[in-house]
Amino acid sequence: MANQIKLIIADDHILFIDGLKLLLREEKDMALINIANDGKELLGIMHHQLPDVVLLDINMPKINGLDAVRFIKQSYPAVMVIMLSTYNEDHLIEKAKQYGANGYLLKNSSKEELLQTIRLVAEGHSCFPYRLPKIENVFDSTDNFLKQFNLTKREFEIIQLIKNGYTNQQVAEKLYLSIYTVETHRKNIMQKLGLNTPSSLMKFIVENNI
Amino acid sequence: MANQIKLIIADDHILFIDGLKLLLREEKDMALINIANDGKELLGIMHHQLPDVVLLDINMPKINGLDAVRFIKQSYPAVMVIMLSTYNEDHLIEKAKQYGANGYLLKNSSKEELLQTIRLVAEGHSCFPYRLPKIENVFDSTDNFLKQFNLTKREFEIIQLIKNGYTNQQVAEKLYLSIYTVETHRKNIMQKLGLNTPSSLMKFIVENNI
DNA sequence: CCGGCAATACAAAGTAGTTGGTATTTTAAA
DNA sequence: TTTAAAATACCAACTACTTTGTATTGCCGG
Repeated sequence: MANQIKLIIADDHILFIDGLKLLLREEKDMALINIANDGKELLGIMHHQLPDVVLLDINMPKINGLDAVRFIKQSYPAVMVIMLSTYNEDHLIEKAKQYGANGYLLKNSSKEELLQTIRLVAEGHSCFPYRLPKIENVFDSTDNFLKQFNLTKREFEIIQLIKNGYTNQQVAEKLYLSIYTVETHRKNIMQKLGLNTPSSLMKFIVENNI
Repeated sequence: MANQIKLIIADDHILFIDGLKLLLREEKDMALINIANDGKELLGIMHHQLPDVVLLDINMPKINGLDAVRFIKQSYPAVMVIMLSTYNEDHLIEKAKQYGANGYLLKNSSKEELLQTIRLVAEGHSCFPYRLPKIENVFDSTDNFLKQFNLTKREFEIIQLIKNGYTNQQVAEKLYLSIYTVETHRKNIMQKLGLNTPSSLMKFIVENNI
């Protein structure tokens, strides 16, 4: 077929790819032309073989999905990119958009959603999970998280800064607080999360995609 | 067919399940009899429908895979359970074994490995990722990582312990080293990775799935 | 209108890790 | 076999964070 949608998948889960392969084989308007197991491999392939659409796992070894999409969009702006992710999180979706992705698909979407997203994006549309107007819902997506651990907004705010590598002193300056206040907040955070070292806090933050 | 292997899959990634569905449809000796999107759902299903083998994602909402396998093995010891996981980590594999799982399969295994594991386990065998006597091959899978940052084996070993929350003192005890030595190693690690705080190291470790 | 939570602030003693050195021994590669 | 890298060890000054306290203010819901 002349106008098949040429696809490349980049994902480090071979089983997942095996599944997608079969799934796509049934679609006559799509052709899976190559497969990469990490970001580096993907860029290598794209060096000599360009698809219409890339399905790009966010979480990959070597070069992660976000870095990859940024590079791809710089080098091959015509190639459409759909991010695949386990996480339905604003900041990831935002980053994906910012780096030029054309779509964002949760791994627990259905086959139909996947196919529709591919077709839409191949036609030049964007396709992202729908999110309410933004400003006041910064905490919406994390509401569960907050409730789960009884963290307050302020505490959560401070966690964000810690995640970005701010020291207590820097957090204090950023938020116009005394460093003592930050220490108190941090103390309460650690207690609520049942943690005991700065590193374990960071581990918790990263592992839970806070 | 009389002696088909009856399967239930529990995984919160619908896409992944969709793939597995197709993949299993081609195997005449297997029958996928039901699907669950989380551990709770799985237990609900098993209340009235027992499979021969359960494919059980470790990482699921509501009731996670490890808790689920423990419960299943208590209530239905005859049902064989294969854990599915992204992570090739000793402690997870150990826990899976401990809770009674009959197999452990990485999500980046191939279709063939999956099918073989299912068949082996259905026949009553166990099937876990093969690990050499431990000490000398811990580094095989991470060779690339080591090279990328010029980390030595010892440094990498120490990173592993740091990841598990060991303090310098504890690392020293575990490896029969002076704490000074550990500090030196750590110093070198930080330098090689271009990091400057314990937290940033932990972030790096977790984000890169070290 | 009051009781509790959130947010703020302070302080001293203690622990963990960093920094910037130096230095010896073991091991692997050329 | 010699040479470089790796692994080991030490030290002192320093920074960051924790711990265990106390305490004040403002706000919101019952």
